[in-house]
Amino acid sequence: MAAVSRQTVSNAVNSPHLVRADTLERVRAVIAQVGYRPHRAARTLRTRRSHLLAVPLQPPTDTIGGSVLDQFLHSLTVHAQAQDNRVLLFAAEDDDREIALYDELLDDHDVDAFVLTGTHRNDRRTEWLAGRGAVFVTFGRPWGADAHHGWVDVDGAAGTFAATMDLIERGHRRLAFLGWPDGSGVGDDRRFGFDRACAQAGISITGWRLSVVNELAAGRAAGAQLLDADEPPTAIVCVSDTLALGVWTELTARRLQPGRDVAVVGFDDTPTAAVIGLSSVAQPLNEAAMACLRMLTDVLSDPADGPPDPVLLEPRLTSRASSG
Amino acid sequence: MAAVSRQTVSNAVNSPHLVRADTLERVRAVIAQVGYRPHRAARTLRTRRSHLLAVPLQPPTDTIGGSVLDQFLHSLTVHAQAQDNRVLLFAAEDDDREIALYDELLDDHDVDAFVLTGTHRNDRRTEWLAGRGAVFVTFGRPWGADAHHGWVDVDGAAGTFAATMDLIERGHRRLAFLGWPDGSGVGDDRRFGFDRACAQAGISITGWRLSVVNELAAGRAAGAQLLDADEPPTAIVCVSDTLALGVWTELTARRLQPGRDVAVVGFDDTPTAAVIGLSSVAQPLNEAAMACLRMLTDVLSDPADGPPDPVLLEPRLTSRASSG
DNA sequence: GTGAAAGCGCTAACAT
DNA sequence: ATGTTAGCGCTTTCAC
Repeated sequence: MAAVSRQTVSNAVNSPHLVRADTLERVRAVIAQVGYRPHRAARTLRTRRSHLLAVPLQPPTDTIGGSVLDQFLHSLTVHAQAQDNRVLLFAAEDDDREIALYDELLDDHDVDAFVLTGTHRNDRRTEWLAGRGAVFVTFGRPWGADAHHGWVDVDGAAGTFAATMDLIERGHRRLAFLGWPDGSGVGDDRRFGFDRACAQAGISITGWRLSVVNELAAGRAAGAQLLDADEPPTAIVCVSDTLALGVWTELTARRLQPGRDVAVVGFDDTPTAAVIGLSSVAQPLNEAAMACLRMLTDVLSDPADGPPDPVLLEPRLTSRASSG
Repeated sequence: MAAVSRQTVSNAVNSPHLVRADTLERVRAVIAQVGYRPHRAARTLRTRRSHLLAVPLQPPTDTIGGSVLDQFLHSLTVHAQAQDNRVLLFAAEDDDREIALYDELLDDHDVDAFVLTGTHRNDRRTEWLAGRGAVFVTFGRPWGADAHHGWVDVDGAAGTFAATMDLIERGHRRLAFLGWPDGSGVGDDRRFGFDRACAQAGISITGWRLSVVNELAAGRAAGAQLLDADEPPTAIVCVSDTLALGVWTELTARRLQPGRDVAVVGFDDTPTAAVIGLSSVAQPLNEAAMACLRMLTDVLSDPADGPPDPVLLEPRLTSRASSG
């Protein structure tokens, strides 16, 4: 026994500076010896802090890009754990139901903060959370509206810029971009990087910018269309691995070899890309998760400050056989 | 106000049968009106039940099969939520560290139960949990040892049996199986279904059973080896979508069309398979998640009973272009 | 069937 | 710097 009051133990754990050094040491020794660990529910009840981070799980999509959030979530879990926080999952079918869950999570579980993914235009979720005064970060920019909250995102334009520049340096001059229809935020951003690289290199891109939905078949059809043009492109930058895989499929069907005959680059660096040798732009998901956590820690420790500065991370081009 | 004691409210919520009907109705009306919801930490502190399910997150792999656990986790979250339970994530680098976390989760968070995935031979985790008397289920059989716990799994052999039979019915007689090296449990099980189907149809498989690691390049090389045989197979059943994709790659490189020239079937029905038109065996992940939850509910409500009966679910063959 | 008392394990506030 | 008191919100137990 350390022969001290319960309170001194609490102080030793939570506010070591209040305890004299030798007492602290003695208490810590006993804590280690008996393996004492404070009970979370009791602590939460008293402090209104649960050390829980709530994360909404997106419904799994049937595209190959699903693994992106998977990696982010894993990283978030690992690093939250290292700070004595845990990740609590929830799932909602639409924004309204998700908001109802926020309310419940906040009231019942005393959840400390939220990490949202998949932000979109006119996202009512962020509005609601901000209005309620909840602590949260989004992985993804607040497209459209001004940010009244902290966010972390990956600079998609920088990614496609790097990919396009790489192709130009490899000698390509007839470049195409295969993107998503206008208005998707992420898609517009990525196209912008391509445009900027071409402009900088003085390359015209008339007629070589196609927009299709994010499905392999659509990518394949678009690839066919590009290849059938009078002066077909020698390199195709794609907004996603799914579309790149579509182009890939069309190339191999025509007995053309990706990389040797026509260069293809995707985006997201999914396992599929790695597996088939498709060059792709990789998001730094570990860094993104850590930036989210750092931001939350800052806000939680100093709630008075305004929204924290956003963090925009640079993606990294992974060159594989399909770059030529 | 309902003008009743705090206790009556508690009873109305937790033990409605103790409260007279009209009182119950009155209390419920007020609860709905003021939006009262009990505070979880307080309840947990009193009852030692957190309504939390802890799930270890596997590190993301670089194979296309990662989405399988993703879907399972989503389903688990959705259905747990419907029963007023939540999913708490954690991550560990190895079994020993994972066990240390169990201990912490049990003591500090009063976690009600665990759902483990990725069971393997001599899994110390299940031993430890059983020894500690914790409630848990595994998604995955207890390979090797006898089961002293509830488990849910998918009948891999039935999946490859169905896939093989389907090919036989389509007229194939020269069938090959591309599997993993012996001893992996899951892999052995899936190979067994192929063997059984061939035996049942009186088909010899000498020389057409290859085992390689789960990588695209390995699958491709194995595919090449099979195609170069004196009498090459007309159909190849693969233990995974990754290996099937390897075979696919080799086929298209040889200007052979999967399905028309040689049939290929994978396992796990990953998004990649759907996207490229690869036939594959799909695990019923929704059912698996629900079975896990049902099992846990049973054990939690009646801890006295022995381990519950295991559940073995039938997978479903999804035929696409690659079946011919 | 309903109410009152006690206490789960912890920490904020205050007293020493 | 340490100890004491009170109370977070709930439910188990017991009295009525």
